[in-house]
Amino acid sequence: MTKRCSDCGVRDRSLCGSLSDAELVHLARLGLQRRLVRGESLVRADDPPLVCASLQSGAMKVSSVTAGGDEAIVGLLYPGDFIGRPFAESDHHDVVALTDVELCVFQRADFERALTEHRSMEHKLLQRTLAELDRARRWLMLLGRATATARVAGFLDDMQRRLGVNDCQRGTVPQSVAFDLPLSRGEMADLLGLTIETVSRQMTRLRAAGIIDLPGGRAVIIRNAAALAEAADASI
Amino acid sequence: MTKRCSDCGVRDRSLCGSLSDAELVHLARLGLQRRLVRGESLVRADDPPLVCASLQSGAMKVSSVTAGGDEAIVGLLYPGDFIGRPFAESDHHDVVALTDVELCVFQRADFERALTEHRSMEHKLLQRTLAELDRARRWLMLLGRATATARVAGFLDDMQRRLGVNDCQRGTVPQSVAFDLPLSRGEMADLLGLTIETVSRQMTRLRAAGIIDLPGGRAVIIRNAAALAEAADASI
DNA sequence: GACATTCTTTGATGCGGATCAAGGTCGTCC
DNA sequence: GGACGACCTTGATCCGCATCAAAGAATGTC
Repeated sequence: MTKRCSDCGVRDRSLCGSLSDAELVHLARLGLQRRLVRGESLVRADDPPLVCASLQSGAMKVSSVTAGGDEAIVGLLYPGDFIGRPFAESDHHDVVALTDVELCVFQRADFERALTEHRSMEHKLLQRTLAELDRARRWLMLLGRATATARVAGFLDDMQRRLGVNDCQRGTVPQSVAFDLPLSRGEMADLLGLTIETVSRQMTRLRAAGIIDLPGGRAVIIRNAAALAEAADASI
Repeated sequence: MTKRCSDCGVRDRSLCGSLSDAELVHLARLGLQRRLVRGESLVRADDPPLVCASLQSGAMKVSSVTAGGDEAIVGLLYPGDFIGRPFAESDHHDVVALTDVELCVFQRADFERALTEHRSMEHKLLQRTLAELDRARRWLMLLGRATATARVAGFLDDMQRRLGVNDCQRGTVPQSVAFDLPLSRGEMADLLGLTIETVSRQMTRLRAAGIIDLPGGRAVIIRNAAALAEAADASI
C-alpha cells in the first residue's frame, strides 16, 4: 500500500531529497499517496490550509478568482514542485490538477514539524521559494508590458525549457521539441492575461511563421527555438 | 560610530527581530551602516550578489531592464524589508534607492553564516519570502488583466495600506490619508506597465472623481478609500 | 453511428491605452 | 531674477487586443 520513498520518481528533485534514507522512513509514515483526476482541486482559496504536498506526476495550476469573476492563473506546478504554505494562516489560492496527478500529501502540522526537525528541508524550501519568487517576477515583466505574441511565445519557450530540464542534457536546446500542453486554450488565456481568441490567433501566427507546428489536439512542436525566444523578447 | 542594534528603528519588523540581545551584539559587528542618496543602487543585476541588507529608512525599487530596453519595476521595498538572495549564485535584479535611504549592509557570506547559526532568522526569512511571493502573485493578477484605472487605484490602495501598518491602529482605514509618493510618474508607469501619460491621466481622473486629491508635487491625499478600493477591483 | 457538448479557429467591429506632440509647472543654477 | 532642465499634464491620432458572432474540430454519450 504505502509506496516506498526510495522508489519515488521525484526524490532527487523534491524537498525530501535532502533527507537520508533513515529520515525518509520516518517521513514516509506521515505522507499519504493520493491521486487526483484532471479538474479536481487539492487546495481551495477559502479553506484553511490543512495540507502540504509534493507533486509526483502530472501538472497543476495555482489560481485565484478576480473581482471580475474570471480565473487568473498565477503559477504552474510540475513534478518535484512543492505545494502549500507552511507556517501561514491562509493560502488565498486554489491548486487544481491540470492533468491526472499523483501527489504525496502531508497534514500541514506534520509537515511543519518535519521542517522543524530537519533543517536541511527547511533550507531547501527557502531556496526553492526564493527561486519561485524570481520566476513570478519574470512573469510580472511579461504580463506587464509584453504583446500578445510575446506572451504566447514566452509561455511556449518557458514550457520547453522546463521540459528540457527533465531530459538527458539540460541546457542544450535541441532543434525540434515536441510535447503536449497540459493547458487548454482557455487556461492559457487565464495564465497569460489574454482572451481565448487572441491565444488561438497567436498560435496560428507562430505556426504560419514556421516557428511551431500544431499537429492537433494539445500537441506542440517547436521547430525554431531561436525564433521563438526572439518572439518572446520582442516586447517593443 | 557603530550604531547599536537595540536603537534600530526597524528592529521589531526586520529579520534580526528574532534574535536575542546577545545574538544581536554578534551580528552588529558584521553589519555596516550605509546611506544612499536617491538614485544610487545597492545591487546591480549583472554583478555577483555580494551583499545582503536590511532597509532601515526610505524606499527602494527592485527592477530589471526588459529586452526592449525600458525598465520594469517588479517590487518595492520599505523599512524593515530584506534585500538579497542568500545561497543563490545570481540576483538578476537591480535594487535602487527611490529616496535617500539608510541600510544595514552585510557581506553575503557573513549573512549566510548568520542564517545558518541562527535558525530563527532563517525561519523568519522563509516566512517573509513566502509572503513576498503572495504579494508578487497579487501583482500578477493586477498586471495581467486590470485596466489602467484599476492599476493606478490598486497601486495607491496598496501604498496606503503599507503606510497604515506603520501607524498606530493597523487595520482600521481612516477617512482621509495623506502621504508623499516615493515614485515619479515615470517610475509608477514602469511599475504598473503603463506609460507616463496614462498614469497622469488616470491620476487626474481619480481626482476629478473626488477619490483622491493632488495638492502638488508627489503628495497624495486619499479622500475616499472605499471608492479607491472599488476602482482597484473594477477589472471588468 | 448519430447526437450533444465542449473546445478551437476565424472573421468583423469597437474601445482602451500607446504614441506623437505641445504646453505648463517646479526646482536649480548662474 | 532669469534661464535651463526635469517632470507633469493635456490633446489628437493610431494600433492591438477585447468583444461579438459564427462556423468548424474534437470528445464523450447513448
